[in-house]
Amino acid sequence: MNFQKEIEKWYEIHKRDLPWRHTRDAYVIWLSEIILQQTRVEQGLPYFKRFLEAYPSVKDFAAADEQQVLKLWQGLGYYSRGRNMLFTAREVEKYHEGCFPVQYEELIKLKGIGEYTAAAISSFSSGEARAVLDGNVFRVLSRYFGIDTPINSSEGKKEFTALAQELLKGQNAMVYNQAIMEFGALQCKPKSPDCIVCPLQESCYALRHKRVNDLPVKLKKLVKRNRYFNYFILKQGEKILVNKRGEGDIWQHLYDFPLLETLSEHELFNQDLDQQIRNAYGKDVLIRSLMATKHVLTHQIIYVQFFALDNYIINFNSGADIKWVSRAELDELPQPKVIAGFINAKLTK
DNA sequence: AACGCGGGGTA
DNA sequence: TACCCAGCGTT
Repeated sequence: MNFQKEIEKWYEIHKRDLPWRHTRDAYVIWLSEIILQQTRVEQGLPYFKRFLEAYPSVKDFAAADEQQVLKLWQGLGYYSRGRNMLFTAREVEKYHEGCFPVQYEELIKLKGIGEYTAAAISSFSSGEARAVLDGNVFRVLSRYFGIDTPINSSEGKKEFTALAQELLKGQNAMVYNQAIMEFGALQCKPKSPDCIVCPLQESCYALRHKRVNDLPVKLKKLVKRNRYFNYFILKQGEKILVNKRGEGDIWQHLYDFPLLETLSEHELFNQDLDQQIRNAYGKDVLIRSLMATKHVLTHQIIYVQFFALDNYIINFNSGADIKWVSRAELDELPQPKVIAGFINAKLTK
């Protein structure tokens, strides 16, 4: 039996029962695929269900507003996915009469849909013969065929794309694409895969050459940047001051609080910063520490401190990005995880 | 081609 | 701690 048939056979036995595997509706598949970008199935599943319930059709999605979409997306990360989905839903309403495209060449034009997602949606909804190439497929092919070209180089991308497309020939794209990804996720796992029970153990290059832990090859490590966020909680009666985050940084269009970013953790106790606070909020402002925490992202580590400011004078222009909201309104705003955590822990309902 | 973008699971 | 996850958009 060849590679593809072994994979499909394994899949029929071990596949998980996932809701998006029971439909060929391109809209529903699109929803699942965007949510699952860089996201584990177990993490994305509850979000998929909530989104499908909130927006049963692309028409419903197109009618949503950004704040509502981001609130539903809260906690899932990579928030541009949610914003791009809204944009694309509206495009589909406008230019495809609400009928979600199923062809690769149409899908690839849409915002938030790249080569992987276009291949996934087209093959799962219409059976188009486009090979999916995601982290799972890279790993399986790299190990089984012993390819050590870095998967994140342009050469590697070309090489693996060609191989994946070649392997798809003569297969049922709808089944085979699902199968090889599921095989990568459950059997050919990144760490300590169970090669002892793998149906491909005899023909797998990496296993025969003891290279399972070396493949796939990936170029360079990510350098994490340290950042220090000092948030200020300002209250006026029932109202609290919030800030809508702008372009060019993390958490675009989500809400946090007035922020002073510093270059080191203890800078807050430096005179300069103390002076900055007093300049911004008034000379006699009282600063009370409320909470300190470390928030780890893929590309940065953020040391976050929250302070209550008492006796402050509002001394800054309240631009469109800053506003006073009630506690009930606050709960409706989309927030980064660390902000939601603080509100939950330290602000009374 | 390189970089920025979240949050969580695993060993 | 280090790596990875049904990647994509921007520069």
